[in-house]
Amino acid sequence: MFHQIQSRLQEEVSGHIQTRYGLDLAVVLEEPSDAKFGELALTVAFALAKQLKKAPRVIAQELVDDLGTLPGVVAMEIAGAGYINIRLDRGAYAASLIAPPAAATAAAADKVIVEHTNINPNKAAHIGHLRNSVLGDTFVRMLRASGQTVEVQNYIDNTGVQVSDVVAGFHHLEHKTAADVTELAKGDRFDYLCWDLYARTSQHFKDHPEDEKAWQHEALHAIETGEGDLAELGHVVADAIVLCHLRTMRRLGIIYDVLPRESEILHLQFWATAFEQLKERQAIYLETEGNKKGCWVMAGSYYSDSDDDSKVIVRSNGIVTYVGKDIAYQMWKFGVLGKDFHYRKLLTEADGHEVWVSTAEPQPANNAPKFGGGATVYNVIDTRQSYLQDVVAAGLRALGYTGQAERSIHFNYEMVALTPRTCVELGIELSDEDKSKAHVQVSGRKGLGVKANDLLDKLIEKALGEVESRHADATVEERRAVATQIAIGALRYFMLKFTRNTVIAFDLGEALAFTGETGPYLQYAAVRAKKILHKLAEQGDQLDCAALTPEMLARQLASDDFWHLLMRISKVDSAVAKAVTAGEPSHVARYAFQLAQAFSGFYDKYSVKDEADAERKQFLIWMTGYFRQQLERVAAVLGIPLPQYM
RNA sequence: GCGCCCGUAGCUCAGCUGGAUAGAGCGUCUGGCUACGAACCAGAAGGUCGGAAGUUCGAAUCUUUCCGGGCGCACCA
Repeated sequence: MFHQIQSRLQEEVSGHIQTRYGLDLAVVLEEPSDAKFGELALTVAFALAKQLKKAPRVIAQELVDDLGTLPGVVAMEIAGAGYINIRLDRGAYAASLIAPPAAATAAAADKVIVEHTNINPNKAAHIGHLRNSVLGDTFVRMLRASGQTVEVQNYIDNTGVQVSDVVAGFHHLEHKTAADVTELAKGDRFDYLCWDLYARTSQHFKDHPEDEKAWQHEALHAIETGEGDLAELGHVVADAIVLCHLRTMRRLGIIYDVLPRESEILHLQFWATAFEQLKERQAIYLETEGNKKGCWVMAGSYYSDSDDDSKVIVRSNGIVTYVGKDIAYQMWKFGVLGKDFHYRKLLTEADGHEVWVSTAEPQPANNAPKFGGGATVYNVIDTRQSYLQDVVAAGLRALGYTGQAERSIHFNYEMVALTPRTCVELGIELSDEDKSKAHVQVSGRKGLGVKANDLLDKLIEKALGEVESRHADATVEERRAVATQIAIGALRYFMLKFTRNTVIAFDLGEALAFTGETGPYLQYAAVRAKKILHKLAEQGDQLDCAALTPEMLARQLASDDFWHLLMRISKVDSAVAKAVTAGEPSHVARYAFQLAQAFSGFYDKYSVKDEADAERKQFLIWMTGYFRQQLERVAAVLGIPLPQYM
């Protein structure tokens, strides 16, 4: 509602300036730093002053006089050097919240594709992966809450070196066959087993460098041709680990629509098709001299300022690089490749949501949805891969798909590192150099890191202790369910509270916190609001909707305290919209915390149940219900579940 | 060497396209539970926004430069 008023006023003022002064200015209606200045403020007088060569205050006065009375606005005041502060009609505003005009928000026709998670299927997920998935999933929720149609993709690199290293490890170090590993994969901690094996294999390569190339070549070749026991081993490992990852993410409420796999990109010759287009449009050329002789390369001018750099797309041995495959995949996402995968239903989530996976062979009619063909594509990938993402976008541009290149958005974020203190707590040995650093990088090769499942288990265990101390009477299952919700809330909020370009120095103590700016703080506020409503219902106090007249609301909202609270509560849509524009999920998290803070203050200051004044009591009941409703909405956008009690 | 990011309170971080006295959380110190359950609330202390110069009505925010940190710059993914 606030959002609508803001944009409506923005248009009116902007239109007025257009007709009155003939100037096309970007009018900004900002929210004043201090609530005493009103609800909205205009600073255009400053910008106009420059162009019209008049004092800002004089222009502000002109604007106020000309604009006259605007609907929903009770006052426009000139303040400071030339600010125009706008005060809204409190009663009318509140009334509009109760009966919002039916805004027909037709779902957007254009599809937005968000690709996230993308974990190499060779070991357990760690906290770095968690940041990717939580950011991606929350952004998806934000887009959907804003009425966008979104498709969630989780790309599976099931044919890469990372998988082949684990295959080599099983084969050479463990002497296991595909059949043996199939048995092992039935265990519920197969991803942990592979985590250790991957670290051991990496260590073996360090100690015996001569084995590295040979083993990798052998395994990669087998996987690529799809023949023999090693190829089978690769399938078993990747498929089983993908299911482990899906299970891990499901614990956090993260699910996907489709899993496009690299094996299908290879077998369906996506690359060959893309290669033809790239050659035909001369986006790449065959290098005839220098150290890249025999390679198909893309000129550096496509993706950077310098011309002397070029990027190898096809190696001199004829094998395409990762970037090449990614260009083909990106083309498919936009529907400009001219090819599609076949699909098979992988599984159905508890809520009935179907998850599909790509296949090379045509499937019998299975009603697979139409995937790909997005209008905008967000790739959630950490910032270290910016260079490669630039090359992918450059590939589209070189092919003439300039619009698609512009709508290829690298949703980048900084890495998650560990504080030295946390490494010590986890028993990870550090070099003297690492000990002096602010943070230490997670390394899958070294087996260094915090596994996602371990962290969540630790959080549940800790939450369980808190729940048990407060609700000894509840059943074990119930306490566990509540503790799990608290743990999820804590974890998701922790991953979201930082802006994307902040390196998270992961500290176990901070991540385990349930007080202060945390998910549980938000959950607690929502639980308390619900509790009030329960108590009222018990003693027969109901909200009388007929009592909530604009006049009654205006009387109650004459209190600045109530009015400021109401402003805060009513800005969920505004906060989400702004966060989508900024591409910053942390903004939603911050708003949610502020909303919870507002409620905690309200809770402490006013006693709804014992309010003596009948009208005020009705008003407080309404405020409490509205608080709860908005807390629920914003928690859902953040993917934070709300427990029954805490 | 080139490119990108960061440097704000003791610690961890916000600060929207430059806007009105720079904000949170944690930690520290004072208070507040015969309760709509304190996983909470009220209050206090704590900052030359890395340094310098510039742009302008106005700079934590933009420009330049220096200092200090991180990450990229493969015929790996």
